[in-house]
Amino acid sequence: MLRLYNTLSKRLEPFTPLQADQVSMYACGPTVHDYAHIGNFRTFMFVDLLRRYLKFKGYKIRHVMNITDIDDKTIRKSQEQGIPLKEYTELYTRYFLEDLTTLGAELPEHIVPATENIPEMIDLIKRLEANGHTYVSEGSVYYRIASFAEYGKLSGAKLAGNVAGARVDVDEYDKEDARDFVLWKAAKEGEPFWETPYGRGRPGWHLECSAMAMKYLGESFDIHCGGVDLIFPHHENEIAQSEGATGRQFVRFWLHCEHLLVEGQKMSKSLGNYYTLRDLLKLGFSASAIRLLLLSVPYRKQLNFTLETLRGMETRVKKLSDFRRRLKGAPTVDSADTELLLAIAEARKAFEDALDEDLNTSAALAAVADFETSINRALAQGSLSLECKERALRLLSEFDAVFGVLALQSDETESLDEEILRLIEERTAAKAAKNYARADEIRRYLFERGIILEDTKTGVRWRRV
RNA sequence: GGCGGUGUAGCCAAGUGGUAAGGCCGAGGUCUGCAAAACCUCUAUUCGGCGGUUCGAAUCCGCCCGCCGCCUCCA
Repeated sequence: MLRLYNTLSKRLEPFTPLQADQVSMYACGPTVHDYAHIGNFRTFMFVDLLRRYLKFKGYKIRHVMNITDIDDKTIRKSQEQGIPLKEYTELYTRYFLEDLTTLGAELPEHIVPATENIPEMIDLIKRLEANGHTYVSEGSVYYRIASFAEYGKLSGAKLAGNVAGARVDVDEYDKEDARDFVLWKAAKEGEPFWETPYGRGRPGWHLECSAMAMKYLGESFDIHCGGVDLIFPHHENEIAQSEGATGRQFVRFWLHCEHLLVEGQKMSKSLGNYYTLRDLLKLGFSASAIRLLLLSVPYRKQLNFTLETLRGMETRVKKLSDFRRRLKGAPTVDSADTELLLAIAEARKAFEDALDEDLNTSAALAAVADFETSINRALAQGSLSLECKERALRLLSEFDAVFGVLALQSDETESLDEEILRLIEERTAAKAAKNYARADEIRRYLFERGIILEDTKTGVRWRRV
């Protein structure tokens, strides 16, 4: 039974979807003003793991992600660079989706830019207006949070006014209450705008998620996730907008991913610890190691990202990949091995139990490692039965259906060129003739060309460095 | 000022009352002509500090110290 921590109830709750076999989920996507950084990708990898695990549990998924392509940053940066807004945001949307794909994320069923759903947003404002939740000030439409009794139920934010010490948004003098938020922003000179019954303007940030989530998933749906920083005010405001319009529960499970730190510090450009995916790839790290690192710590814990750990993950991925290769090519014996069959079954149970408990990926990966050792032991003894081999391969692919790490590694069915094949044969012959000097010379030569030879009981094997 | 999280070996970390998972690094060994890979063994008497509760605490309580976050755009 899968249990998930619901920010709304602040408790672990057994997860069941509204529809027996299908999960509806919405995940807040990026604001496409720049390349996303690895902190962003931690959250997106968490969402990917969630959807993959829900599939593992047998559910079909209907998953929506928004693309915020109209806001202060996208407008400002596109203007600074003299590029039309749409062109600018389409470029960074493309980069973002490329990065997601590089990291092996399954793409959501619906990826929707905010600007393609303006009519839905206007309709939502109309419903809120009809229910008395809005007011107009200086050409903008605001949400009056005092009109929504349950405001604060997600974040625990109190309705009381500003507390001494809190930073105050000096720009918002035109609101009735400092915490009211804008639904529709009156157009400023030189900014993109839409013609609406509320005048020329553009949508407030929070509006798009409510409008688009309900458009694609209905007024009530199962899961909404994002980073912890979105709990307040973004998700709190989404609840106010959605439930204020429909009178129904908007989201059943709110899931929030903790932030990642780099070398124990908050990632920031001034500290020089700010990495995009592309920065790390340029440093020579693989997408699979980055993905594994981002998934290696349970999503509700802060993850301390270090390059040392990433190097370790690189080794880990190589070992796993090599393990798969050896397992696939392993010869089998006739005898049954009930003990190993039991170990395989236990590994699968440990894996599922770990993920059932609010997606404890650390514990799940420990189960994978234990499984790997059990099989390697049998492999080393040459005592793997056909049944064990088949079950082990099946389990390995189940593990990877969730973690998606090996899927990013080539299965290396590539072939070598003839000269190298000839050299390998020559070395085998030299070795048989006990001409070790020549054999080692060839091995060194191939190593310098990135090919490692391994002598095994069943003959020589090669692999890339 | 309000609210919240967290501190476990060189590094990343699981573990929320029953006597410290796992990974990476490191040391030794087995196998090998030598390697590589794999396997085996070792690597925190101890969980930020000090008190307390308990038969028993990394796990509960109190105080102190450190780090991170939300209250403003933010994954």
